[in-house]
Order: sequence, then structure tokens, then C-alpha cells
Amino acid sequence: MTTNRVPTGDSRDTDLLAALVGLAADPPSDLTGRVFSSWCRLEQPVRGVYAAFSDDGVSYLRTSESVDDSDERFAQAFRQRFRRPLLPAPRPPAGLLPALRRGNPRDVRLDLRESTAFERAVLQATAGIPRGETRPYAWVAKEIGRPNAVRAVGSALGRNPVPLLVPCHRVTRSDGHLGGYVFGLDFKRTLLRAEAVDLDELSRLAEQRVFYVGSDSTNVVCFPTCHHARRITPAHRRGFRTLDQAQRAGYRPCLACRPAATGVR
DNA sequence: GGGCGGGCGGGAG
DNA sequence: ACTCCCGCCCGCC
Repeated sequence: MTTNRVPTGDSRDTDLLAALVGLAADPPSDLTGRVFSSWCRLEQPVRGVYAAFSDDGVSYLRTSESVDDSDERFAQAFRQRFRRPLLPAPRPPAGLLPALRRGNPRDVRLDLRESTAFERAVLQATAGIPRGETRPYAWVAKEIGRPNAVRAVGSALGRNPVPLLVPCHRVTRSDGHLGGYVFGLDFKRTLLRAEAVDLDELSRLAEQRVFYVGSDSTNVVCFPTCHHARRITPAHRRGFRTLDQAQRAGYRPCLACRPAATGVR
């Protein structure tokens, strides 16, 4: 996340007072996100994308398809959720386009203040899933230290205010199925294919109930989409149904994809 | 594959 | 404050 905000103290109340006093003059930039947000529409890299943002970061993102290609529908959806007016902006915020292109939320500043602490934890863990890879919902739950809150993770991702930027399309079910998606399952498939995720291979593995892949030369076990797993030579490739089976066979979990012990028997 | 209970956070009343 | 209900789930049957 980049910082383009003027540094301020933590005393928000005094900041607010000072801001209100100076309102007749120039509004301080760090107040804008609380009063109104700007919006813009991008035509790339995905068909069309609407984003709402302020100096505090991008707070809301929709595909144009999901709002019937209508500026007004987007503004309506934003106002209903954030209870704040929305003004058009001449240009997108710094980093938004690279973030969308590279599928990396760290290229752009995000404003997640409207989310709960739990939701932010879910979004942060999800943000760490590399482009071209997938992780189960149960993995996200484990990553944030709430291994049983799996379904709540699904709910939180369903409310992800900034899909595409926080790549919740990279979170799939533990049984190998893709699970749901705000913009529909087809769009989830399209996004994953665009990142070169081999969906056919994934469903083949799911059919065989292979959810972990290891190398018998390194004795490291990964999620199948981990970039390390994809480099394993076919001759050394070994599939496992559970992490437990892999570990009993002498494999240790990959430090990059951190496969979690939850899985389908 | 399908069904079902368990699990959890959040929002509505 | 509490209860009830819902949801991008999981594991067992």
C-alpha cells in the first residue's frame, strides 16, 4: 500500500475541528474521505471497472457489468453501502491501474475503515495469495488464527468491498470446487484463467481427491497451485489427499504456500 | 454426487 | 442486549 496522504497526528477530533474551522478555505485533503469520495471508471484491464476512492485509498470497486454499465447504478450502490456522497474524478488514484493489471493489492492504497476487524484480517490474508495461485477458505481461516470461522471467512469475502484488488477470486473450496463469487462463478473462472490457473488440472486433481502436491526429492509439500509445486518434475511429483498423509510420509509443509492441516478426507 | 449438522461473524429487528 | 437468520464453507454420512 502506498502512502500519498499528508502525515497527520492521531488526534482525529482536533484534526476535524481544525478542518471545520478552515472549511471556508481549502478543505484539508485528509478530511475528504470522511465527507465524500470520488469515483472513476477504467476501461482496462477488465472490460470496465468502477472505483470509489479518496486520499485515504480505494474503498469500493465494482465491475461495470455488475452495475449494468451504469454510472448512476454504481453511485447508488456506493451511497447505499457507505452513506456518503460521490463525486466524479478526472483521473484514477495512483497505483490503481497497476494494481488491477498485476492483481497485487499492494500497488494501491486501500481504505478498509468500513470493514470490521475480522473482515480486515480476512482481506489482508487474502491479499497475500499470489497471482496465479489459489487457497481454500479454510486456509484463510487458519491464517488469521480462527480455524473454525471458515464459513465466516466466506461471508467476509462475500462483502469484500474491493474485489479484484483483494483477490478473493483466488479463494476456493477445500474440496477442489471453486465456491462462490460476488460477480458470479463464470467471472471467477475467467479471472483465474487469465492468471494462468489450470482449472482443468484442478478439477482433475479434485476428482482424484488430491489436494496437496509434493516432491520426493525435496520432501516439501504444497498446495497444487503453489509456484513451487508447479516446478516439480513429473517424475518426482507425488499427490496427497491430506496434509497428514504427506507429513507421515516425511514431507514438510512449504514455507511459501503454508498448506494447512484442514482438508477433505 | 447429495444432504445435514456444526461452526462463525454480521446485520436486522 | 438479545435473538434470529443468513451466507463465496467443511467434513461426515
